Amino acid sequence: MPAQPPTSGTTGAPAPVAHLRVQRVRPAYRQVADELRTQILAGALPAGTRLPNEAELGRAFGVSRSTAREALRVLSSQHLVETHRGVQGGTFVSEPDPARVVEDVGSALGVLVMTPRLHVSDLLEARLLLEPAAARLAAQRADTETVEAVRAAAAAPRDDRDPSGFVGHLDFHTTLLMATGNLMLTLMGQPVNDVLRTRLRRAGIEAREWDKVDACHREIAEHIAEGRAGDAEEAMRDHIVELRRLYERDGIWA
Amino acid sequence: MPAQPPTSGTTGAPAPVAHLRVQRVRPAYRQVADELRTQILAGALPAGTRLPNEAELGRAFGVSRSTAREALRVLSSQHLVETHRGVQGGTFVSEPDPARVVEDVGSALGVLVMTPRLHVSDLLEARLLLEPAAARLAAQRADTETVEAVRAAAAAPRDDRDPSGFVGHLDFHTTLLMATGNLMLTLMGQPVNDVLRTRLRRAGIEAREWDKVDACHREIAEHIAEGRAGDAEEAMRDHIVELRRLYERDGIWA
DNA sequence: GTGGGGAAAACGTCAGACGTTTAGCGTCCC
DNA sequence: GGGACGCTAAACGTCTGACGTTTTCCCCAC
Repeated sequence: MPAQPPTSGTTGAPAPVAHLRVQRVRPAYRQVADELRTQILAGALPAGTRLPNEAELGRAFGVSRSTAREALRVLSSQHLVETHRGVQGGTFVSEPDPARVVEDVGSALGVLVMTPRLHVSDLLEARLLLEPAAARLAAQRADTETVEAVRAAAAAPRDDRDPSGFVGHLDFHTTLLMATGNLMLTLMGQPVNDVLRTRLRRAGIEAREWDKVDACHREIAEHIAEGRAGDAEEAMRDHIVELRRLYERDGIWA
Repeated sequence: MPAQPPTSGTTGAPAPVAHLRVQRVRPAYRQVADELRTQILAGALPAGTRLPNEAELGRAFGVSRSTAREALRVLSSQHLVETHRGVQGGTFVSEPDPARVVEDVGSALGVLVMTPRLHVSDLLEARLLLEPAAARLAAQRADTETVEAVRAAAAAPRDDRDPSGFVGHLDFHTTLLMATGNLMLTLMGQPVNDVLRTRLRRAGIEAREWDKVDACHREIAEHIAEGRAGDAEEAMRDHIVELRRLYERDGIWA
């Protein structure tokens, strides 16, 4: 624990000093990154904007190209910019991408789940809160196209092999979250599902149980298709509770 | 497109080739970052581990120090590692930090809110879904210490000035989310609140309205203190609906 | 004992060079 | 005249080596 401030040989009270967050001096690459991020978030650099090349960018900030590059690495790892090579390449401000956000949140959650602070049961509780409500909303708002997507997701064959095809399939729960028309719900729910799925990898669940799951999905899909919001919500709640039982029995969560 | 397999002297159709997502070649700094991330997430490098210094790390991966550094910048901007200077400095695997995650999610949301895909009304709907349930859970689980924290947050003077003090105060809604004992709920709800707060910056809301808000907070706090889960939930729902009205009237959301 | 002054280990930054990728354009051969 | 081939230039990607800066630790003088 080297971060301890020197409480050395003081005689009397060690002087409270409150919060001596000295802020040191932020490294140059961080300052450059922060400045650029601020400009991007403020809208001064709209999506698609091409930044100056690395050498010029460095000159503009009074730093070397390497430093400018490190700043760009930071921004690009946060998906604020992306770089392309070749003539006509360069660094461009990214279009905001919900899928990317879901990914990031999911991986951040993945880290937290390893700690005692965030238990898998917390995720299940959150899911139990979120998805029934999502089912209700989906039932209330379903347009025909969305209904069809949900039905398709519920009917999709359970092929865990062949992970490449099935671009549009995703998962029933994902599809349902999206069917609410509220992106925020997807953003909150999807990472939870992702984490749970990776945790459940190869738990010994038998085909008979999967059939039951599929049946639930189809039932919920029908409720939604018919606009029976209350039934959809309740069915989803039961489904999640059932899933939770499965997780708690077979889930290998350390 | 040099990755094209030599479809050379084929006479007929140009060969569909399906999905030739050649993935190009990921840059070295990305490969290094991905490899390290994988090891960290797999638990092979537990929090607190000190990585080799940049030069050695580069040697270990067969890349130069600059490349290794760029990889570390990526990881550190994702809060997977942090670097310190000086002897005994170096790069260390970070302890997972929920507050950091909340920050990240919040800023990611901030970006998305600028798009038409994610509207502020979506945030409000999500909040209306989340916080009443949180109030219910808090009422069900409240231990005396938590109750006290919630009460304190509700009673806290509304000092928008003096942003430095009040380290423990935060916000009533934040405190309540934490009072559920389910970190996941905080993780989902807090970024929403953050985004809403920044959007509402300096909306012309009068003192009388703030008094009303505070009254609601105190009422909810009391419901929770007394363990009246249903009342807490309902009061919170009313409160959020009321807040939504305020936002919709005064909120300056583009 | 205590305080101060190196010394050493790491990161931070710089400068310059060369490789690699990519798009665009011109040329050459049907 | 048209299309394939190959060259070229702009940017990023990577390497090398050097020097500055920060921070800790330890020894030595007082």
